[in-house]
Amino acid sequence: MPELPEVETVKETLKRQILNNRIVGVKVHYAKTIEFPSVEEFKKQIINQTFIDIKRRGKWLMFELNDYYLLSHLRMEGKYNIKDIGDELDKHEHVVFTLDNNKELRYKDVRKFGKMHLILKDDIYNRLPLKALGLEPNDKELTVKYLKDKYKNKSLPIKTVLLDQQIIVGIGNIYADEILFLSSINPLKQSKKLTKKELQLIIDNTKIVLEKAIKAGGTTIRSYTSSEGVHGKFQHELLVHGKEGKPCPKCNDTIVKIKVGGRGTYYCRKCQK
DNA sequence: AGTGCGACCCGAACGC
DNA sequence: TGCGTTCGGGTCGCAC
Repeated sequence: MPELPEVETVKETLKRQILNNRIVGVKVHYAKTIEFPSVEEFKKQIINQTFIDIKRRGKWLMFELNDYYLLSHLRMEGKYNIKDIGDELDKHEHVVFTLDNNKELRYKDVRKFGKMHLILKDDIYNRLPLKALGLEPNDKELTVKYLKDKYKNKSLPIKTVLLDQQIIVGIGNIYADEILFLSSINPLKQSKKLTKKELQLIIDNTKIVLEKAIKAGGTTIRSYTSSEGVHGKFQHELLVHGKEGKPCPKCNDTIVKIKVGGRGTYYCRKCQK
């Protein structure tokens, strides 16, 4: 699943492939991928824009163009591939950008959950979806005080709240389990009941887990690869996620799987009380 | 405001 | 073997 580390990998890969190329054509084969503006406006506005840079904010890819940012959220299975003009269209390729070098940048998404926005550069941080995002894991403002304040009215389980992109961005279901295991915190513990010590552990381990995952190129489970032929390696370093019935790496007790906020959650009952 | 849950999708995994 | 059913993943919108 593309979470922050996967998006980082895609960003770096695409930077080597499309920077300084101009968009000379665009085809939208699945209209709902384009969330804003209308498909017609989207096509009209993006034509003749050049890829100047690619950035990332949370799980959003930010393609910097001359006048706009093209925001792209891959959700679970979105990927980008470079193909030649004329290559047969894959059934799951929903948006195709034709470039001025006879190549095409194609957005492929089996689940069709991914979304794109095209927003004027001046507005980008004052508008949804970026406006609502919380702190990056490596932001200096991510402190115990910050989390204490954000969590004070939350009786939801910490596992659920770690997935809330309005507080910290980039944590998905896999990494939330890993962060809580390393912090020895029960995923069901109410967020507002966390001690300062526990909040500090969450902050430290969030940074550690995401950084390690970025270095490994993300996590490839199920069918996900960041782009054709690119596989992350972090799945080999997972300690609890997906390890139901396997021994805990710390205490050898059996890892269990439960549902928290509707999400599959793996943890060690002995280490995470 | 906080919380809970269905909807969005469809391939893979599962059950019979 | 084949076929029907369930699951999962991130986010949003809606009801309470």
